[in-house]
Formats: sequence, structure tokens, C-alpha cells
Amino acid sequence: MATASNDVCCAPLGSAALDEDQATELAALLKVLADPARLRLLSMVATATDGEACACDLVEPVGRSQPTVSHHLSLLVEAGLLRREKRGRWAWYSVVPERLDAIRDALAPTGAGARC
Amino acid sequence: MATASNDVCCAPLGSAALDEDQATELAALLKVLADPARLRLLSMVATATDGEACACDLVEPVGRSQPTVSHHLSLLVEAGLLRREKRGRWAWYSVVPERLDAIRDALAPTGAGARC
DNA sequence: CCCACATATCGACGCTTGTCAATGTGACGA
DNA sequence: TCGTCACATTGACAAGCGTCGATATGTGGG
Repeated sequence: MATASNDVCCAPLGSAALDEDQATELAALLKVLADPARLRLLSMVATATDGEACACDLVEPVGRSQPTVSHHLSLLVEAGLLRREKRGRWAWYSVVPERLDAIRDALAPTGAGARC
Repeated sequence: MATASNDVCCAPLGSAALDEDQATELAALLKVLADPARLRLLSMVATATDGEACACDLVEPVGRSQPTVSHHLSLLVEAGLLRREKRGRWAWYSVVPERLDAIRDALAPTGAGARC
């Protein structure tokens, strides 16, 4: 439920004080990033060749159990930061750069770029 | 203890896969941001006139008790995101823009700017 | 001095979350 | 069809965190 219907865009921190709803939405997105395992998974996918990585290649290097990795990947997908594509019995993940850009813009001191 | 000795700089997500230590450090910093009350406090200080705000003017609009607000402000200061200056019996807070920039750079897809 | 005020600290409470072992669900190959 | 492999889901547990009331600390005014 509530599968990344969010659009954090257009709310730079320095342009206007956030109300409770905006803050809750942005906090929820940042909370997904604020975990070592998920940051590592995201960076591993981001730096993978061809821009995508198979889940089977992520479990061992991240140093967590397979269910834990699957759980983190699901959170990243649900937050719109990763895209999942099943091929046969493997799951391939790729980054959604726009989503990361939206976060960075939300943290901008000024009115952000011409994105909005 | 460990009062913001961090320098998250120079580790863009998309340039190389983060190791456990880098990920833990960046996650700790993001975790401070990933809370509605702290995001609101940060944005209120950022948009305040003269770039600084008195704690007494933050308690009521943020809708939390005074001890809770004080706690969140302390976390933001400890993370290096806010600067605290005591004047008489009041505490004035101002943002540390470089710190926010460092976070945004760490989330950059490429090798970031010429900051490093 | 003593009191009022602004802020910080303490102690406690529920809720959230990261983690794993065990199990479920499909997809391929023999 | 059966077994194996890749991945997701479930259930449970400990640790962390946001919150508040009560209290401590420190500052200025009368």
C-alpha cells in the first residue's frame, strides 16, 4: 500500500517552512535512505555495469542474510528509488535517478533548479 | 561524544560502491534528517529572517513539547547541521549550509562537483 | 536574594525497525 | 513430475527512537 505515490518535488528546505504533512512525506523518503545496508545496495546497483544488478550478486557483498537483503530491496523499490524487473527466476534492479534528484532538490537551500 | 567529526564529502553514491563504514557514517547523518520534527525545525531556521531563529519561537509552531524540541535541536547541532549560539537566556540557531551541501553531494549520481 | 523565565537533562513509555531462521512461491532443468 | 534454485514472505526478537512529564541548570530583573 502507498507504493511511492509521493512526489517530494518542489519543496526546497530553504524556500519555505515545511508543514507537518510535507515534513512527514520527505522524512519517510529520507528514512529509506538512512540505513547502511540500503545505502550500500543502492550504491552497488548504481555502480553496476549496464546500470543494473541481479539480487543474487548483492547478498554476499552486503553481508546480510538473503531475506534481509530482499526486504531492503523491497523498501527501496517501494520508495521509488529502485526499479525491479524479474527475468526468469532472477530479479534485476536498476536505479531511478529522478527520485534521487528529487531528494537532493528538496534539500536545496534555494528554490532549486528549473525542475519544477 | 563524537560531535560531528564526520566529513561525508567525497563519496558520491554513483561513483563507487560504499563500504560498511562509509555507509554507516552517511546513514547516521541521513537519519538525523529523516524525522518530520527535525525537518520542520531545520526549514524554519533556514527561512527565518537574518538566517537565525530563537528556540522560543520554534516550540509552538512545531507542535511538540519544549523538551522534545530541545532534544531535536541538539541532534541537529550534534550532526553539524545547525549552529547554536546562546545569548542571555535564549538559544539562537542558524543553519550550516556546507553540511547540507555535503549530503546532497554524497547523493549525487556522478563524481559530484569541484567541491573536493 | 529571590523569583520568573528559557533551555537542557532525566526517566519512562510505546512504537518502529533491522535482523534472522523457517517457510512459501515460482521458474527452470533433468 | 520432481527436485533445485532464486527470491519473497512470515514470525519473532532485541535494539533504537520519538515523545512527554518532571526536574535540573542557568540567566536576568526587581
